[in-house]
Amino acid sequence: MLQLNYIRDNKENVLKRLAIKNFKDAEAVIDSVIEKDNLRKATQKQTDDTKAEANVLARQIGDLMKAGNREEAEAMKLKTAELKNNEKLLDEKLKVIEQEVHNLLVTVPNLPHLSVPAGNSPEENLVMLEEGVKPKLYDGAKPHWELTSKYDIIDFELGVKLTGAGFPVYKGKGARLQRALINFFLDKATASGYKEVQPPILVNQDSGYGTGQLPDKEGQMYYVAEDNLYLIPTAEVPITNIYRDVILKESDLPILNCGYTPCFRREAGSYGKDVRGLNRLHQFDKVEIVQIAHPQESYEILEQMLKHSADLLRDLELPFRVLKLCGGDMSFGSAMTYDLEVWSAAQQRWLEVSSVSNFETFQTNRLKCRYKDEKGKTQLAHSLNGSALALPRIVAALLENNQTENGIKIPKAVAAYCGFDMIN
RNA sequence: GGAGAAAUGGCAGAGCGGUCUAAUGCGGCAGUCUUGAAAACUGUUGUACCGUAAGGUACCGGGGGUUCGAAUCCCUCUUUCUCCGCCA
Repeated sequence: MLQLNYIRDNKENVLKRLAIKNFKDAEAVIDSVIEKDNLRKATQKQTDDTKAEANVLARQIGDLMKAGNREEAEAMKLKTAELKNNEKLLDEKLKVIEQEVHNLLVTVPNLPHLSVPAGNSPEENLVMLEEGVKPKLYDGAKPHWELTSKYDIIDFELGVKLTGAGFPVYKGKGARLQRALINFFLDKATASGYKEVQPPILVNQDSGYGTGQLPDKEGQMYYVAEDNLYLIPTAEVPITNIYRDVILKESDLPILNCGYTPCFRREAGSYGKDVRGLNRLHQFDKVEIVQIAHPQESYEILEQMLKHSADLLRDLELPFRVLKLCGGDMSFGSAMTYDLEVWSAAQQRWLEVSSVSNFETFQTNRLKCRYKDEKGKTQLAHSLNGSALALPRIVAALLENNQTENGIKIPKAVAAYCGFDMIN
């Protein structure tokens, strides 16, 4: 959620940046936000004045009662009736207007950084870097969904029996590989200075709102109606919400957290080749890195986080590329996003395995995550997060790229964690 | 799941219908003293909104109610503690 005062003071700039994101009717929406807020201010003034008047009268009545002047006090009580009624009406009116302002404000996406390319579709993303050698596979090389059943390491059909499509069962070396990757990713994050946390994987409504999954992406989360809880779509939600309603010391920044969680996404929709096998799941594992940063440092930190995730791919010896997303392809709340994609040799396509974003104050404004600056003023911090990394597509690429006629080779960095260097 | 008790500022803790603009202590910050520090003393110390300012409004777990007036009374939800039951 954008800061209202910022919109008021920087309207031109806001419109310019919203244009990068292809936000429709930007000017009309911004104008109506400001207009509504003007109404809010006027109404609040009226409400406050009415309350102030009533407070004065109440105090006078109190004094009269104490002085034993009952009759005069009773006479004065009559005068307050109308005020009270007004107060109630104004309170209700104010509440409605505040809600309206809020409802408008949450429809406005974050402002992209000025360096973000304009554009609408994935084709307009900028390729910042491409690294590694795309492997040449032998004749008869298979896509990962065939390899997994050939070596009996991931069972999609069994998952369908237990739960449904998109909930695979990892078996034997497949299960061991998951555990190894999680440990590897967590150890690397810890080595980079991130403090590991193990958060709940169900969150309440407040947390959903805090990071912006609610209200707009409600349908993408699994929901437990009985207890009004949501299964997390990413560890970003519980980890970032740790800092909801928190005022930090400036010297605490930046805060680095990492955590492994399963992630749950409903993402009803497309079927077919693009979502086969591990390409898109309802439940998957991911290690997430999150930082709460000083506004002056957040873009430097974004680069560091990108490098952290890229280094993981280097360790895994996977060919990858880095995209800087164009305005139209970025998520609602992001000011700048880098995507990391690995090359899937059998599918002959790039698979997104990480998304690293700076949200600036868009999340922290809703979270009320602030710090005190050297003057003692409270300021909104910046929040950033990134996948480091999401497992399924990494596994897909590892299986496909490293397949040989004798089995699948496991890269050295992971073999140390697996206890084996070959799946056969 | 059952019975009882409780929820107040960074922390501890008083207040139980009318200067609560919330006592007091600890902690934090600034100053005095000191070569420096400690101790002692003095001052200061929540958040948000409205207002150029003076000032005003709201917030004592959340929501609602009673009253001219609520931290204080009532209802409700949540959480915590004690006891019982169940349990990895």
